[in-house]
Amino acid sequence: MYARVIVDVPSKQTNRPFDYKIPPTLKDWVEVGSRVGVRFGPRMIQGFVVELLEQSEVDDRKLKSIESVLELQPSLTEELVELAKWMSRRYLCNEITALQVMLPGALKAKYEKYIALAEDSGSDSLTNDPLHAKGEMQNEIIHFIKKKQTVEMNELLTRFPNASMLIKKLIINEILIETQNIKNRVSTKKVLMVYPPDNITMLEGYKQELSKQAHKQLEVLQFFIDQPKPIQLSELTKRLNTSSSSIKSLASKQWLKLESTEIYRDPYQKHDFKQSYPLQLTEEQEKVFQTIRQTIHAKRQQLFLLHGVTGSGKTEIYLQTIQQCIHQNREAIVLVPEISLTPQMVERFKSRFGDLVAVLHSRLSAGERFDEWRKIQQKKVKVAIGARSAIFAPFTNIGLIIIDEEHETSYKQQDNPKYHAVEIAKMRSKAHQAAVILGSATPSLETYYESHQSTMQYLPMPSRVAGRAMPTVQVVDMREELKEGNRSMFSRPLHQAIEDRLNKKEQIVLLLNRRGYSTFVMCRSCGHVVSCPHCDISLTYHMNTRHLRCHYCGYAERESSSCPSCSSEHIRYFGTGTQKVEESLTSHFPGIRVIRMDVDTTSEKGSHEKWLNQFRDQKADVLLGTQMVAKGLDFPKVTLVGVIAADTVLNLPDFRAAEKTFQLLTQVSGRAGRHQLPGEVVIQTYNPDHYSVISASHHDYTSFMRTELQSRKQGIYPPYCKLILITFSHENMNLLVRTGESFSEYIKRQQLPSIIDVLGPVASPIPRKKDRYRFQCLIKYRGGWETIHLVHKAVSSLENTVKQTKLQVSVDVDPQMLM
DNA sequence: AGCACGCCGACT
DNA sequence: GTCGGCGTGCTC
Repeated sequence: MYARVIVDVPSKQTNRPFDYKIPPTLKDWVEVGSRVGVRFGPRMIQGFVVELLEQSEVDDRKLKSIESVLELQPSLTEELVELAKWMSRRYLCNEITALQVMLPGALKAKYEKYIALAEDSGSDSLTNDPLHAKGEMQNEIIHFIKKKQTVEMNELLTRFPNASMLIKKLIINEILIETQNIKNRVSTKKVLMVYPPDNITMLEGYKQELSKQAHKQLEVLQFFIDQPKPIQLSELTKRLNTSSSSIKSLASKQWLKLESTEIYRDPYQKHDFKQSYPLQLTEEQEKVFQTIRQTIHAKRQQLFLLHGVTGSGKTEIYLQTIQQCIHQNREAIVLVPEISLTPQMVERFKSRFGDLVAVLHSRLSAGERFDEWRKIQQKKVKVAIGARSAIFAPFTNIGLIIIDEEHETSYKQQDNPKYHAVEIAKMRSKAHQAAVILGSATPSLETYYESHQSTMQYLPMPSRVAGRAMPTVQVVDMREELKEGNRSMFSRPLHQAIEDRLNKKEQIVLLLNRRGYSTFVMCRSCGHVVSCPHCDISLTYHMNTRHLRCHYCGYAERESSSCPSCSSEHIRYFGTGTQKVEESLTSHFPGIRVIRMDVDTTSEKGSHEKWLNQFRDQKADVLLGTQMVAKGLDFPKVTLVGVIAADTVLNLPDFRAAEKTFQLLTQVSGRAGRHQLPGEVVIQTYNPDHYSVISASHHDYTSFMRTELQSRKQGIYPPYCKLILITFSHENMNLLVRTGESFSEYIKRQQLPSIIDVLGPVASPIPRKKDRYRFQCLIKYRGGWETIHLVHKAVSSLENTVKQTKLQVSVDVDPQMLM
């Protein structure tokens, strides 16, 4: 038997299967989806079995054997292996990259090289010439290794930085031996468990046999008489306040069993989830629920767009449809944007389905995530809830895939493979005959369009549960405010509203889409703007650290009191960041308690949760933050939502700017008045007449869509065409432009009927990042594989340039952002 | 991606 | 003459 293996070498030349023999001893273990260790050239690396063969086309003498199988159970299913192959063609990435993204990071192999002394090399091979520098070095190295038995190659090289050639030679001369192994980053966790005897009644007898002084042992036996269940050793000693020695002595008498057992690291171990039960559905919900229920029961592949306004009870629909799925003994995947994967959200699922839920998100440690993933793989759970990559949960019998906040850009992965979770969901639902629910209060234009053009079923839920009113929205023209002499960042209506809530002891959410203190620093004498030396972007001032920071590459420099260009002292900070708003709040409203949430305050593990809990417990009056406060939060006391500047998104150089603005405004407005108290929203803007702002203020999705669709049709943008964005980057601008031109020419020359337009090359919206200039081409086409294949060919034709000049080419199929 | 092989310039 | 630079090509 033979196996085709995709090896862990992400490059163009190795992006194909390699055949290996399956040794008889491994025959029963090697399956499609197995992770295996193989020799590849001189190295030992890992790979994935993608096919089993009776006969290989490669000459048998050239074939090596699989060395080892890394897991008892294949890491991937056949379905996922097929999907990876499809992804590599669709998103133009290496197949190995697609395979890797399906697994938790813990299973990414870490390769370690170890150096040891050859057994027969003894000290006689040492040079006896102490004056000879090389001999001296060699002696030192050999002594060093001798002391440690084996040394990691990296450690050796750090210890002897100039000796790499020498070490190489010693290996060739067989004085040193080099071994390489594939190591998992994380292993399964094992703990000692204490088991009562199979026959519990024996315990009473043992009690009599115990010597009178053995109080602790007696207690332990009594413990198991009371509750004859296995328990962790550490837990037992803690509960009975005893040492492990008493338990060990009981174990040595064979009265109790002590065994090492694999356990799951459970990040939610300490939480107690109260069991919750299905809520009574409203008439509107019931109708939607029944439609989806029927599909699940019919085991039919079907897409749904669940368009429910904020507060219409989408989550309850999710929970009850999942319940249907579980009844059928099928599995469900729930995707939630990373930032709304809050403890609140997790709790709703855990309290309904208890231990049947695995949660996957980036805040877990590698070990925790691995264990959650393993629960899925080993069929211990029925529901996987997580961010984007949870779409690859290795279930084998999926009945339902739910994608909440379907319009979120975070469902598109920014680096390779640049997949979109919604598209993957469609592929998987086809393979499993599963239902897909795309849920949103503000569906993306593409999805909305699709629901009217294709077999996707449109399920509207236009009213809030319990008849709660939508919040009232007031749009404030900031130009008018300025005219009337209000130079503060709070308009009079917002100022008044904040004051009002403070008096009433109600809570406020403020949204500002920009972190830091100010957006740019400019000299008023010469107009010099302080910008990043590595990227073409102005630096942002961060008050707390008194630094200017680049939000693209992380570069930071100290603040300065004079202009670096003309030395004038008239240097000023412009624009508004979250830090500045916080400062301004405290000075306008003395005694106000503010929680600021942005990347700067939530980078620490668990801090996100901490801040939200504090806000929920009303330890603060205001929650001020970037996008992350717009999503999914649900606090009963919040009655005012303020948007400091609606224009920040609107002014982005992207054809989706209006859509994103509408979505953000609608989402954040939904945070107000979700419970008994009525909500109010104040939107401050310099573009009060823009249709995205007006439609959002009227909660009028349909009219926004109509206008926006019209404008997309006119400019020919999605959904009226498909896009591929190709970005080139290099330190040398000349080379960049030349390559871009020739690429664009290559595409145009083919005159494919499916290509509508080839734009560019032009400088990217971020023209330089980390010292590399960036140019991009945008291809508008009618869909289908033809254009993707052509782009693939065109990129391949640049391969030589790429290799010789380190030019970087990135291809983004269906880009979500043109940056 | 690594790593070996192989072909040229600066040194013992 | 040889050491060591990095261009070229291969990995089942």
